Amino acid sequence: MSSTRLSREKIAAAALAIADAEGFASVSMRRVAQKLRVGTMTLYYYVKTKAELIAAMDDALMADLVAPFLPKDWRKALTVIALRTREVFMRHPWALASLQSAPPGVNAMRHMEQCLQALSETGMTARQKFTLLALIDDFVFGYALRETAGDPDVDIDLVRKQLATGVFPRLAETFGEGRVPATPDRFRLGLEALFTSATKRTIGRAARTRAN
Amino acid sequence: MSSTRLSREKIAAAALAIADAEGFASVSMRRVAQKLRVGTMTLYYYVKTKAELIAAMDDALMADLVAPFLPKDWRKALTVIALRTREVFMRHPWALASLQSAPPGVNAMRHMEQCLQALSETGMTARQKFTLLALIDDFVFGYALRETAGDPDVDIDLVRKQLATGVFPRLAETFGEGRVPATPDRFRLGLEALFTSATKRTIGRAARTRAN
DNA sequence: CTCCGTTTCGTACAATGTACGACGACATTT
DNA sequence: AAATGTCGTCGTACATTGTACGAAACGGAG
Repeated sequence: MSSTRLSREKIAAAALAIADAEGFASVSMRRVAQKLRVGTMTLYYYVKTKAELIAAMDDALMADLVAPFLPKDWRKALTVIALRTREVFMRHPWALASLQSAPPGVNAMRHMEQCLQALSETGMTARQKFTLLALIDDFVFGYALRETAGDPDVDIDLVRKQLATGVFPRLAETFGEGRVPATPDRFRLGLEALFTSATKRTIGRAARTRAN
Repeated sequence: MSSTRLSREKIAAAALAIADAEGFASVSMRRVAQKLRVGTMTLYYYVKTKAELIAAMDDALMADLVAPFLPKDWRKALTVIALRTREVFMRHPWALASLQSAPPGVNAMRHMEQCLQALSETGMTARQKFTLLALIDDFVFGYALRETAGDPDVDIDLVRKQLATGVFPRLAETFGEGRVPATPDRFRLGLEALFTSATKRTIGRAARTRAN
């Protein structure tokens, strides 16, 4: 695995392996260097700072966002990509947080390119395409973020205590009695909502153009 | 500011003040303790771990999500809340990342309660309400996350280099020539899309119910 | 051999979270 | 009054982290 020379990519891969195997928190410079059988400070020849390493990890992950094949229907195509995206980021929740300090890399660009490709046959404006894609990524990332948030350790006692105070009548009504109102696959619903609204905008514009 | 006894809330407030004034990175136990004129380890009497402090900060922030007054129209009401949410999280981007390790607190519950209140006059099922609210928060949080991501320091040279390789024809087409395809207020568009799709679902169900 | 760029890495340091246990203040019991 | 206990405070110590600095090893060109 570490035969030829070092490189930023190989370092990122090693770090990624550690994150998967031992958790993101155990990704330290020393640990990565150890895994690569290299002095700690050697890493700093390829990477200016740890933040840069993490950015590289993020971008490495994003390689998995691009799908090998795309359905012709743009809705189906974007759905495929969105499902992949969700999958990737729910398996690596730390990548969401890291995004904030990681500028877009090559694989993020590949992702965008593929999304644009999926929309190439539609009659959308460049701006319309970017709007739709931004909306979808907003939704997908947000979904992954919230879905991987504090769920493991909700303070059930705290919640019960608060519900008992009567300050949350509507919450208590639907939570206290019966089942948790979990929604089956709101993910698809969200995507569909964005699709149809974008479609409406597109044909709206087309009609206006035709009218001139 | 620190007259009476200490409390988890007062500690969270102090930490929040530091985060606002000096950046989230400078929120250390020692720094917070110093601001409160207290020994560092004193904090640990009120807070089991730093993660818990951050969770408290997150929840303190969420107090600002609840609006003082709500329009009667549920669409307008949810829009008001969503705008507040966006505002809060774009002013405190670290809170998004912290969400992942912060279980929902009292103010998160207040937020949910208010959202449910906004939907109380609609004919929606409990499940429909929760679906819509989850979708909206997904979108809003995702929007804030991506909007506060790596933008400050895009490696413009890296991007140009890559675009020049010709591997990104569609990206190059819309980015290289002319203006950056920034979309004006996709935020509203996203909200509207989710609103109308939820409306359609609601009246769909109502019709089906009536038919029986 | 000398020289110089590239690549490797050992040492050292400052900062962090927090485990541990001591210390005082105050209330309650004897 | 004395003893006991709970509550709150905090100093010290330690392991772990990112990384600045500069020294070595290496390899090709002259």
